Amino acid sequence: MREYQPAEIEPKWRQQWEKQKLYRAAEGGSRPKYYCLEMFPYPSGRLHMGHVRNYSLGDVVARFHRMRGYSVLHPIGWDAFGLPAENAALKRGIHPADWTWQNIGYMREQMKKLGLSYDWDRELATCDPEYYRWTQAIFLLFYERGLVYKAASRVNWCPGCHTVLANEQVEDGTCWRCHSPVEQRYLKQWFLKITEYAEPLLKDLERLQRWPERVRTMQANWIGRSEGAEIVFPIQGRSETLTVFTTRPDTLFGVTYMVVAPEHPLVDSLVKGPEAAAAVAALRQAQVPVTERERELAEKIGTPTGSYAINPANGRPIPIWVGNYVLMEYGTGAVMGVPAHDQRDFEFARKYHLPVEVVISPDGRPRDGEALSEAYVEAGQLVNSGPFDGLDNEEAKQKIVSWLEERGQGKARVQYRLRDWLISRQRYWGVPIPLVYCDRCGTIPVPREQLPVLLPREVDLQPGERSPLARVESFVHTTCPRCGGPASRETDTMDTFVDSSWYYLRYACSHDDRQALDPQRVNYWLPVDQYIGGVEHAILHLLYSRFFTKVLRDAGWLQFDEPFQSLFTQGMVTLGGSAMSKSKGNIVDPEDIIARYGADTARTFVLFAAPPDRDLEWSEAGVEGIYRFLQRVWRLVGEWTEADHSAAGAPSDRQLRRLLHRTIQRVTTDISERFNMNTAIAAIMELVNGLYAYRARPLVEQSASQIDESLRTLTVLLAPFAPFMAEELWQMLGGQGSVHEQSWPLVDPEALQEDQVTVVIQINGKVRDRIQVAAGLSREELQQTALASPKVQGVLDGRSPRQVVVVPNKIVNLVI
RNA sequence: GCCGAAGUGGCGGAAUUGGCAGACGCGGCGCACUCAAAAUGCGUUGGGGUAGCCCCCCAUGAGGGUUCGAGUCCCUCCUUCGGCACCA
Repeated sequence: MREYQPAEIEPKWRQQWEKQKLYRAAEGGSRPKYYCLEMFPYPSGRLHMGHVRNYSLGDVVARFHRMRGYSVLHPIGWDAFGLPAENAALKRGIHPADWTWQNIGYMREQMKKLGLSYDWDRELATCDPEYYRWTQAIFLLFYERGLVYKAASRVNWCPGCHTVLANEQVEDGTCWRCHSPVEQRYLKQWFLKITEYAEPLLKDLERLQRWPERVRTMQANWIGRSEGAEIVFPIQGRSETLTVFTTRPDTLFGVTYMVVAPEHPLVDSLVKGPEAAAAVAALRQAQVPVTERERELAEKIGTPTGSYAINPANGRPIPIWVGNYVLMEYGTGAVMGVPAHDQRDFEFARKYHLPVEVVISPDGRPRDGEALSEAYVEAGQLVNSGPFDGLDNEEAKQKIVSWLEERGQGKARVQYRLRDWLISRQRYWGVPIPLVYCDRCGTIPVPREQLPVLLPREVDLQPGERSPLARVESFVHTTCPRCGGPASRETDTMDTFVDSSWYYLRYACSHDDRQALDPQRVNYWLPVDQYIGGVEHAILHLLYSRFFTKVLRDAGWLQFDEPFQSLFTQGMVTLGGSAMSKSKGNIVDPEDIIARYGADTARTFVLFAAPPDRDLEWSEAGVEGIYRFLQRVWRLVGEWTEADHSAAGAPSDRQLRRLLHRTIQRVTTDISERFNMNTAIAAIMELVNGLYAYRARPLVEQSASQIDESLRTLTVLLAPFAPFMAEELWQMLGGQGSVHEQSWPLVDPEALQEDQVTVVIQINGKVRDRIQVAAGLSREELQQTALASPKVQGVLDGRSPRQVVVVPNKIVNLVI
């Protein structure tokens, strides 16, 4: 018999499938569509085990659905812009474009080796002008719809990457990519108004029932909706007012001071006298922290401005302070201080000897604020609150807000934690922002017919004061699209998360050169039925993509507003307990595994070793185990097809048939309902074990036709996991066409029927006996049989049970 | 601190609706094949008692509860991981 030689059969079938375009996705036809997508990779150089796991999972889903009769779209592409290309350029003197395209070439080859069933005709790369041209067009659409603006604000600056970062890209005060401590700078940058979609982005999470709870919670936390009120405080002796946002309007009568952020525009005019001015200057100097992390750890300090505001509720003057803990970016940059009912305010008040006034009490009786040891933040009744005394505090929130509204001193407001998305990057290898600055006409968008604004190839990538593109004269100098006069281009490029916010749409029409999206094809394939990727994108990519989809829907480009129906987040691949990484030196290269065991083993192992949502610890012994299993399948089929089995004329065996159909059932539900590829493979292993046991019988007791049928079904079940071997075995078994074009086997319910069942007999919940009985015995019959058991008789010792619980076909529990 | 997930043999993990805990694989042990080994096939493998194939006890992070019956449901606690964390 031929040996199992993956190195021979894998390249052979790969070529065959490519030639036949076996995995091309076709629109129309009678088959229902199914869009299976894995997050596209950054072309870093080579695939790592995380990729292998992600793409093997997706490939099983795609192949399974094809066999179940769906027309499947399963595309791949490259998230090809980004900083590593520039770093490689600096380090090795290779152009970012060349480096990127070389990597793509290598990784594409690796994917093909893995036997991933992509429709390669739809491949795309975000750094391709044919792609980013449309990224620019979508940017212009956002611009026209008023969703793009430039603003000066305090931004996150990564000194390692020499660029600004979006809020979402700061992790624990460090850069998400290089983990340098993020600094705060004050710069003018381009933003996308994602906050305008905060409400639908939050609300529609409810509809994403097939997303992991965890991811929905993370997004909801990130958006951070809070209901409250804006309250206007007059400033004593001046015409300006100070507006605060609060979630506790019910505590308005307990406000004893105000605090504004150090950067608040009114601070300078509020400061009274040289002493206060010096104190405020000192506070700003000492306490505007450089990094985000320092800012979080900083002690709460403040200093009075010398000015007073008027509490609109009771007309009392209250001091206005400047405090380092008030954020200019959230709410209005000013807060009201209610020390009796907010722990932070309480600590601040105690530190600076500010009065504490109780306005909410659990029993409705007034208390002495000075006697409190901590803030009272629970519910209660209002006290010392004029006309609102005695009200329940939740009710008082509404009443006080309406009261303020009537008097023009405030209004109800919803505040979000979510900030607008900063998309400017001071880097070269990204999509140029298609805007020009004209002295006469101002900021002008590049007309669509002039797109793409191409990245110049010749560029100096050395980090410097100005970004690389700003130093390319021929790029910067241009003419104004409106007046034709001299103008200069925007030299920032876009955050690469912009590129990846719409790529899943483009797959529907990857090479359409007339439009970004062909409405007919996009609305046919989308939304994505199953999206698979790492949980590290729970906020960033998935939130941005949802935002883009909603905007494009509002613009009439799409007929749906959520891009991903079902999301699956896979676990990490670890070695020695931690994620594989170059810096830790704990890498297993998929290339080595394929070379040694073949792609089928690599795929099947990563799917078998752990449930897909959990972390997977790499195990060389486990890989060997899978390799042995595949060889075991190979021998089973090989020995059968080569042996003379004309004597195997026994009738079909009911037990083997039941095993076969139970396996079909388990594999089917494990893939489609539970996503548990590990148990699907375990079920196939059990079938193989059963077939070996059957084959150990004398030949005359075997049924040739049943073995033949079983082996064919086994091969089909194995096809999504080990596509190369399955194809080879299918051919050995004399199957017609490709195994990957076969229909998924159906379960015969009749075959599943058991005629004998094991019923467990328990006494007081402990197993005392097991009996074999005919399936479907009635409760009474079961009870009689159980009582007749000699072991039961022994334990009962003449007593009769107080109670008998019977679950037909399963259990009899006697209670004594 | 707040929110969420997880904790099962020597190891990775099964147990789908509350009904035989440990499927499947790894590792270990044994047998067959072999001159021998490897490979392969078959058997065995939670702990303890007793002793060798029959029986008993214990066992799903800890403790309590609900139930005829709990890995699964409820409460308290411990540990690990993830998210959020001056958000007014």
